[in-house]
This record gives sequence, structure tokens and C-alpha cells, in this order.
Amino acid sequence: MKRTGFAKAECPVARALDAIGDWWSLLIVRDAFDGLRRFGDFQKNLGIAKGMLTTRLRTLIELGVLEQVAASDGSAYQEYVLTRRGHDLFPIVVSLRQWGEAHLYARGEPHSVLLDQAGQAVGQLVLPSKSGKPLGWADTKVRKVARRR
Amino acid sequence: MKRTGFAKAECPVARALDAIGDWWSLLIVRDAFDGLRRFGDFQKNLGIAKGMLTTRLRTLIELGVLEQVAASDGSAYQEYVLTRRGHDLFPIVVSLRQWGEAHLYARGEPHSVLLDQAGQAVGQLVLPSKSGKPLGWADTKVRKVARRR
DNA sequence: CGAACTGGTTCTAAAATAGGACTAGACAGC
DNA sequence: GCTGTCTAGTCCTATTTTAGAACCAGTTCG
Repeated sequence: MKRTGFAKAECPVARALDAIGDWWSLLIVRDAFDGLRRFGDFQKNLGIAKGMLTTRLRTLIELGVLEQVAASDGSAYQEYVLTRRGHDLFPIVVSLRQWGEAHLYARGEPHSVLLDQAGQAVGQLVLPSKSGKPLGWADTKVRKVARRR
Repeated sequence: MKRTGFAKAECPVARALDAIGDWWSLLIVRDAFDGLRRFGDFQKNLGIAKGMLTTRLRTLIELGVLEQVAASDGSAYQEYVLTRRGHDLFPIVVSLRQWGEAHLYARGEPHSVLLDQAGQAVGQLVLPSKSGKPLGWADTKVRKVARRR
């Protein structure tokens, strides 16, 4: 049956998953962060079926995560680049990366790492509190409903 | 056709998505963070088909994200609780929440918010650098392959 | 001009999903 | 200690999604 949607869910986590929580969308975004811009580049790098890629790119454009611009090399083709909203997905990609690095590799197994411009490995994402002390799961709670400013 | 898997991908983002990047798994984890423990509670709260929930719980247990324990109320039933590995998913859930809050709600539309124990709204996740200045997308790069310690 | 590249669309088979019907064991009331 | 309800599933089917290959129209290269 048709996959259940959460587009109108009250919970922001559910809405985010409805928008970009499928197998391909975040990998396309990851590649876009890595500098890929062309249809063919995404298709080759991901090994995704072209039809899949077409529908995913369309959805991401509708969401305002990507936009289509004229190719930077002067050819008649188009490129797909991240919007502001797309760049805001950075923490999601990083958190997935850090969890994957920590829990999904056997010892000795090669994997990629995230570095800063100086070549230093970056630290863990932290959720800051007023006091500056990082917050963990047990330090937070959800207030069910609020009005958006 | 059979969904393509990324379990053996070199990229940690791909592996993480392979493990928990489907529509339901992270919502189950979110509910577990909210304190839900019983099969029926997950099933009612999510509106998920029981068969779906069964397979998802099994996968999460195989991954070591959840574990089954004897019910806390003394009954003969079982409960599902987050492991250490499951708790480490907190930044992923929070980053999804924050992106959803920022981009997926119309003005005036009710939504839930994340608070600390004092009832203060929490800040944005940050990726700290050595200097303490938060890192953004343009400040990082990926080194392709490394050996795990 | 013809060949190859780019960026798709269309088709099919297999697999995943949603949802309902069914069930076995636990537990509560009487 | 019998009966009815609750819990936690399993099983089945219709529909949707996916992967992959074949096809195709413009664009660029030689």
C-alpha cells in the first residue's frame, strides 16, 4: 500500500523524515556537500537508477533543498546546487556520519573521516545549554505544542 | 527489486542510513527517547502496522539499538529499551527535529519544541573546532580512507 | 556530418508496505 | 477455574515503490 506520510504530523522529527528520510535523498545531499552538481555525477557516484534520481531530485527541488542553475562550465546543461535550506541539513549529515563512524565499522576497517580546514579531525556535535554545558538525552524534554513566532 | 543496501559502503553516512534510515526506525527511536517501552505503546502512538513494527523492532535489536528486557511492572511481558548505541542516536534525532522546526512549519502552525530541564528552549547543535568556534559546511572536508584505531 | 555524451522517460519484475484477519498466552473479575 | 479481554504478535493480500534495463532527444566533440 501507499507509504504513510507524516507531512502534516505535529512532530518536527516526523515531518523531517517525511521530507528527506528515505534511502537516497540524504546521500544526494551528502554528495552535494562534497561538491557534486551534475545529474550524471550523482548517478555515477551513487549507482542509483536514473529514474530514481530524477524523482528524488525533483522532490528535493520542490522542498527547496536543491535548486537548478545553469551549468558553471558554460554548456547548455543544468546543475543542481544546495540552497540555504539544503545547507541547513549539514548537522543531520554530520550526526549520521558520526554515529556511523562510532558504531558501524569493525576495528581495522577503513572508513572516511571528517576534518577541518587545518586537517584536524573534528569533534562531536554538541547541544549547548545556557550554561555552556552540553546537554544529553536525559537533560531535555519535549513540550507538546507551541505557536510559531 | 530488492532495495540496494549500503551496509558495506565506505562512507559512514551511507552505512548509518542503511541501518536506521527508513521511515519508521527513527520514529520508534524518538518514541523510545520519549519514554515508550511497550509494543502496544509504539503501535498505538505511531499508527504503524503490527507486522511493520515487529520487523523494525527486530532489526533495531539486531543492530544493538534496542534491547528486550522484562517488563518493569512485574508482568510477564517484555519491554524494548534503548541501549548505549541507541542513546547515541540522540544527535540525529535532534538535528532532524531542529531542521524540521526551522523549515517545515508555516507561521502560526502549532509544533512541539525541545526544552532543557529548566524549561528553557535549547540552542542549535554545533560542531566545535579546536578553537571553540563552531564549524559550518564550508569549514570541513572528508578524508577518504583511514584505519580505525 | 556522424559519434558519443548528457539527461532524462518508459517499461517490467521483484520487493516493501499497509492494513485487516487471525491467534496464543497472560491477566482480571467473579 | 471459567470467561472475557488485553498483549503481542503472525499471516495474508492488494497496492505501491524500487531497481534496472531499454529507449530517446538534444548537445557537444572530432
